[in-house]
Amino acid sequence: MTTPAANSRTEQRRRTEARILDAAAQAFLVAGYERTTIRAVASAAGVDAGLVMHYFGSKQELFRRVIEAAPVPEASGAPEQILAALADRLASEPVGSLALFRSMLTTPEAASAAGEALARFQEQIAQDIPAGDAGLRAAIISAITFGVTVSRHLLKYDELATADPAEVIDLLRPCMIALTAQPPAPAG
Amino acid sequence: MTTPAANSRTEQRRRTEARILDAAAQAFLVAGYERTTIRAVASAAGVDAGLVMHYFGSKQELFRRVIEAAPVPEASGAPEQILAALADRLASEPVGSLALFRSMLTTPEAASAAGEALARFQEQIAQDIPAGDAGLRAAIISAITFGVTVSRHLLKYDELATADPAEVIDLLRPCMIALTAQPPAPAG
DNA sequence: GTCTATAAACCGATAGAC
DNA sequence: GTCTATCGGTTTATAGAC
Repeated sequence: MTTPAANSRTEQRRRTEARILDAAAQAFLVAGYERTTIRAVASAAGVDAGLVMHYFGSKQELFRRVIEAAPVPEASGAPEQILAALADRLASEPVGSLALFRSMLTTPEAASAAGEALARFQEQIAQDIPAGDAGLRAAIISAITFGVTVSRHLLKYDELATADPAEVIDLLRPCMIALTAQPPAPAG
Repeated sequence: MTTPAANSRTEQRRRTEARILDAAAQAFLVAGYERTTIRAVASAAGVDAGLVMHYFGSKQELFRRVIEAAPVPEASGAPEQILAALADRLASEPVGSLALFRSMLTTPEAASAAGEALARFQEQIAQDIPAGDAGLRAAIISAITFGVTVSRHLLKYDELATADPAEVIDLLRPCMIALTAQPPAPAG
C-alpha cells in the first residue's frame, strides 16, 4: 500500500480531474470543438485554465478523453435488435457520444473517431443481412440512425425532440424490416 | 443607360465578387465556418484578404451570401415525390446546401438557417400525410433525408458515397411508403 | 479597384510563483 | 496541487497607400 488513507492527494486530484472532464464534455457537446475554449471549460469547472493544461496537456487530448467514453454501439442485423438499440439512444444518448456527433462534421479528429465507430457498427449489421447489397443496406440503416439521433438530441427539432421513443420506433419498424429483409428473387 | 460598354468597372467587380463567392463556398463546404479563414478564401480566389472584407463586410455576411444560394427543397407528402427529390439530392447536392449542412451542428447562424428551411420542408410533407401523427412522420422523413444526404456527400462513407442513387432509392421506397401511409384503425 | 500595414482581440500553450 | 503572468501565434477587421 502507498497511502493508508487514500485521500488528500491523489483523491482530490481525481475529483478535480473528473469535474473538469464533466465541464469539458458539456462544453464540447453544446458548442463543438472549435468554439469551446480551455478557459471556458476551466471556468465552468471552477479552476484555472493552466490547471486544465497541466492535467490534460492539450485541447485535443482533453477532447479525446471526453469522446473515449462514447460506447461503440452493439447491434446485429435483426430488425428488432436494431430498433431496441435505437430506442435506447433516443431515450438517453451518452454525453460523450453527443459531443462526438456535434463535432464530427467540422473537426477532423472527431470525424475519424466517429468514422471508425460507425464502420464497426455497419459491419456488425451487414453480417446478418442475407442480401448481395448488405453493405449498402447497413450503411442506410446507419445513416437513418444518425439522422434521427442528431435531429432529436442536437438539432432538437421539437417534433422529434419531444416524441415518445416508442412511437418513433413503431414508425421506423417497417423501414428496418424492409432494409434487413431477404430480397425477392429477380424476375428476369 | 449609365455606361454604354458595361465593362471595365462594375463588370470586373462582379466577376471578382463571383470568384470570391465560389472560393468561399468551396472552403466553407470543406472545412466548415469556424475553420475557414478569410485569408484562405482570398488566396484561393487570387485576391487579397482586405478586398474580401471590402466587398462583403464581414465573415458572417460572406457566409450568409454563400448559403442563401441553397434552394429550399420542394416536396409533397407523396412517397414517390419524396423519393424523386431525394434522388436529385443524391445525384448532385448544391454546394450552398452542403456548406450549410457542414456547419449546421456547430455554427449558430447555420443552425437557424437550416432549421427554418427544414421546418418548411417538414410542413409541406406533413400536409399530405393523412395521419394524426403527421408531424412526427414528416420529422422522421426529414431526419432520414438529412442522414442519408450527409453520409453520402459530407462524411463520404464509401458504401453510400459510391452507391447508385437508384439503388438507394429502391431500398428506401418501403420506408417512405410506410411513413406516409394511412395507419390502420386501432384494434382495441 | 486592389493591396499593404496595422490595430485589437483572442486563443493555446509555457514557465514559474505560491 | 493550484494559480498568475506571459509568450507566440492567428484571427477578424480597419485605415490608408497606390
